[in-house]
Amino acid sequence: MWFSIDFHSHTPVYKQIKNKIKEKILNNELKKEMFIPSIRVLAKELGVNLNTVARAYRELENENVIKSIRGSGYIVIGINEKDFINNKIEEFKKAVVSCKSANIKKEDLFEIIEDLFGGE
Amino acid sequence: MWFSIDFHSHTPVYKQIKNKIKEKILNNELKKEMFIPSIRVLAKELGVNLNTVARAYRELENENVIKSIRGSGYIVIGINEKDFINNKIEEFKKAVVSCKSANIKKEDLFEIIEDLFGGE
Amino acid sequence: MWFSIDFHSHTPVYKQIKNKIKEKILNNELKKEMFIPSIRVLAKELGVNLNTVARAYRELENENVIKSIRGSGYIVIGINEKDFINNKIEEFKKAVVSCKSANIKKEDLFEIIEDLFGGE
Amino acid sequence: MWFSIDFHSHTPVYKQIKNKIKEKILNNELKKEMFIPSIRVLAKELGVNLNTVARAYRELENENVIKSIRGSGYIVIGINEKDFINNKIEEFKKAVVSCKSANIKKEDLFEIIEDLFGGE
DNA sequence: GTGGTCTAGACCACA
DNA sequence: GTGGTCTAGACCACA
Repeated sequence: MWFSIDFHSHTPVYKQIKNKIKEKILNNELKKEMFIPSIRVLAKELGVNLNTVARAYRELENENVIKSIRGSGYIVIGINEKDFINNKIEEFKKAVVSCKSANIKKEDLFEIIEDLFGGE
Repeated sequence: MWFSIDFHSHTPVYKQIKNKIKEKILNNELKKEMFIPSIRVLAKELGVNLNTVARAYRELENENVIKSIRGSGYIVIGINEKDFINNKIEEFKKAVVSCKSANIKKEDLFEIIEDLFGGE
Repeated sequence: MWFSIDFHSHTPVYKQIKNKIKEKILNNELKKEMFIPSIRVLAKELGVNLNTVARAYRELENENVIKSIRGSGYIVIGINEKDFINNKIEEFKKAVVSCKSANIKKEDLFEIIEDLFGGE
Repeated sequence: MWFSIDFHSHTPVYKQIKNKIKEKILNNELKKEMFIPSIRVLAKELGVNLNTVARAYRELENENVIKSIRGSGYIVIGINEKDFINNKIEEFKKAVVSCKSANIKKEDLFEIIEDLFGGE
């Protein structure tokens, strides 16, 4: 399975799909010019409706991240790394602020990061 | 203003309300036995519907965080600090993992935390 | 304490009050011509608002169960035993039907009744 | 009609709905994995607002009795039979005590039960 | 004024 | 069509 959807998350499924694909591009799992899975294939794999994947792809196309090739599928164009990373950073900041207002100490957060980045 | 709602967030308004109140209890802004704003008052202050606040309060009551006093309002009971903090930690972990898969370096995350906890 | 109120019941408080008084009349705890507690006294005793007791008494007066004596209080007139008992029976039937649809056996119900009427 | 609501009861409609569904599960009218009527369908059938059914279903989900399947509906998980039956028994006891304090004889209660369980 | 429940109706995400 | 959330507004019981 390529990646999975958190159906209990408040983040809409189509946004989760967009996000995962952007991550894969950033990580070079998906390189420029590569084909991504067809709408039907991905929908089946994720257990999700066609329209949901279609919407994700449509928006990714509008953002110039992927491009549809008539009759063949979608290929990767590339992403605006800065924007994408800035979004992640913003989300991260929210999480930090939220922890701070719950009186969690920064040392604890440091430790968690070390753990998750572990072995590096 | 007691706190504010992010109407663009995917997190439902009633959940944001539940969260903010739990934070205030954790931070001792709201102490045991204290009255919290009435449903109507908070709804007006937040620019939110009465039912939305009512739902938040009802769920907080089911979780034994607050208690309704007939005809008077709601008073604070207390929160399960561990559960609440664990939830925050889980959210934080997700944000970290998400940053990691976007190739953000842990040093950058450390810096952000230092900034946000700044002056301490 | 004369009797008590179940504040978590869905039955309105004023109806609980009416009921309890009728029961006491039926059981001869309250006999004809006797004074019942004043509105203020009962309200205080039950931890309930004046208006609530007042409403109960007002309705009991309309049903000719009690009668207000100017400046003195309320005295018992009597109750229509049949109506009152029929109401109880109806409630009991509902409880039985409800148990039946939960697959509880009649023998269990018999046993519970024996227990509650115990020592007789 | 699947079941009906007593609009004159003091028991809130959403609680009546929760109860009826639990009963149906207990009686195997609703078996595990089966779909229950959609919120909209049940609301229409009962002549009740959508939100009322939604609340009942939401609470049943929190109690792990049913589970929502994205875009498809709700399926039955199961109920804690003991808790449910104990609740019924408690209600029954209240009804018995209430009859007792109205001087109704236990023999009368026995007869009523026999009648209602009749033909068995 | 305070909580509790309900309605009618709307809009979103998803199938 | 299905669930999820929210609004505006109403009425009840209670203080």
